[in-house]
Amino acid sequence: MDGGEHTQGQDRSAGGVPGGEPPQRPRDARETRARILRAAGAVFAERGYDAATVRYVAARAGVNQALIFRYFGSKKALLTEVMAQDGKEQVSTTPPERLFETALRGVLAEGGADADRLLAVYLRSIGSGDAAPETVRALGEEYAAALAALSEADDGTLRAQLAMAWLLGIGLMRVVVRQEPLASAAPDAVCAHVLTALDRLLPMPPGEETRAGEERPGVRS
Amino acid sequence: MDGGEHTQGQDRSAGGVPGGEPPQRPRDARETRARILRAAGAVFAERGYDAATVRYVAARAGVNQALIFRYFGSKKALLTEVMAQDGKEQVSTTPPERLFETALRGVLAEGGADADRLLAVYLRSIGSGDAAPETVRALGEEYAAALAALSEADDGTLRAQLAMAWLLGIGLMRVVVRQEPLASAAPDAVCAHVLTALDRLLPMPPGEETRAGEERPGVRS
DNA sequence: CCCTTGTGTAAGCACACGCTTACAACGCTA
DNA sequence: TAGCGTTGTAAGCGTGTGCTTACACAAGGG
Repeated sequence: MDGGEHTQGQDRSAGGVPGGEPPQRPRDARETRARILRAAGAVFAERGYDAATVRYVAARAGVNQALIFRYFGSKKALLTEVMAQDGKEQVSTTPPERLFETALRGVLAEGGADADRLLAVYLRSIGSGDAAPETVRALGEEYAAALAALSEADDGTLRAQLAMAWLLGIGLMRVVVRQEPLASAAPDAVCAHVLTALDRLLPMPPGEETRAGEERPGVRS
Repeated sequence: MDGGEHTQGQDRSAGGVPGGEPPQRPRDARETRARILRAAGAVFAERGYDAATVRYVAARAGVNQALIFRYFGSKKALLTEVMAQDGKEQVSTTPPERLFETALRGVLAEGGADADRLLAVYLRSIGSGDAAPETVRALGEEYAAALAALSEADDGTLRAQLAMAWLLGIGLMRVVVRQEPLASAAPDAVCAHVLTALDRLLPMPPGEETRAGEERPGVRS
């Protein structure tokens, strides 16, 4: 986009592509599809929708670029499929009263090739004026709805979305803006502050939530 | 970006470009520069750094594209200049204890061709992996530093950045994700919730801050 | 053996992007 | 009026992008 330097990057076994899995079983359509999906998930999470190029996803998957269009039709459809794949899993598995903290910890844990990958896709794709918001908004609604159910207030959804917004902002600050000291602050410290402030917004049934300053060892991924 | 439909858009008096000011005084370098700067500010605020094209800024300013490069050198430099122009003004003019609420209200007020334009640039440019974060981070640091001065806690900067993060997230949710009901919630309602939650994070000298539910009529821009 | 069908590949199309270049029009001073 | 620097313009360069096309193999059945 800048008309500058760029490594060309051939499709298969290209130079400079990290994590390109070697093509094992030849001519296995299901495996190929799955590999593309895996690679796409990782790349979308790392770069966001706009900056993730189809060519790079293909290279990362060790697959020809055209296959992506054969199997998924378009880049946008790929995104949709990625989000549908591991989508909603965390939301529906973790109990609502732990949802927020779990998501917060997911955002705070870095590296994150894990379950928080979905959230990373969300974070990084938000700026994309093109397709991402539309496709990606559903996830946000899922989270907010689950969170809203916790509060008896009639503006529960608003409160939940405000909490989500904070999550979002913190993730953005850490992951893409990398502003210090937030970027390298200890997850527990951040978590404590946020939870303290938030239990005025999302009052939880007493005893259910984690106390603010309390340590929760080994929750990361 | 999508390889699809697009209106061509000639440089001068092009069709379909909103707000293109007519070229009045011919051959006035200062005016031309100023017009480019104005247009660039608006376009960056509306679309973010990546999505804002030099061609569009030129059309919007009613100016030939090449002039942008003559006067500013590069798109990135244009961004820098835009942020330097009306930059830091709000931060340095408004007193620290009102900074957060003012910024919040700026984010909550929509349309925003006003002073909150700077913040809009920040919001929309964050996803850009290219130049924006680097150039744009300075603004965030400015805000955070001013906010941090309010708190006596040793992690005042962390707290301030968390507050900033919330601002960011709320703006993103409203402006780009447009998630309901947050997107069309009343500024006062949002403000009340946020301020209530936040005075656990950023304890202000008593009497200085605005009480949470209190109405503050006519603060918008 | 060919022919079909499913899978993978190389090359390219159309176009938008940031940026550059060659040149025309203006306004000033000599 | 000629010369000259300043301001504006049209055209295009190189590259990256999403997506398409024409083709090469492998397998399996007639």
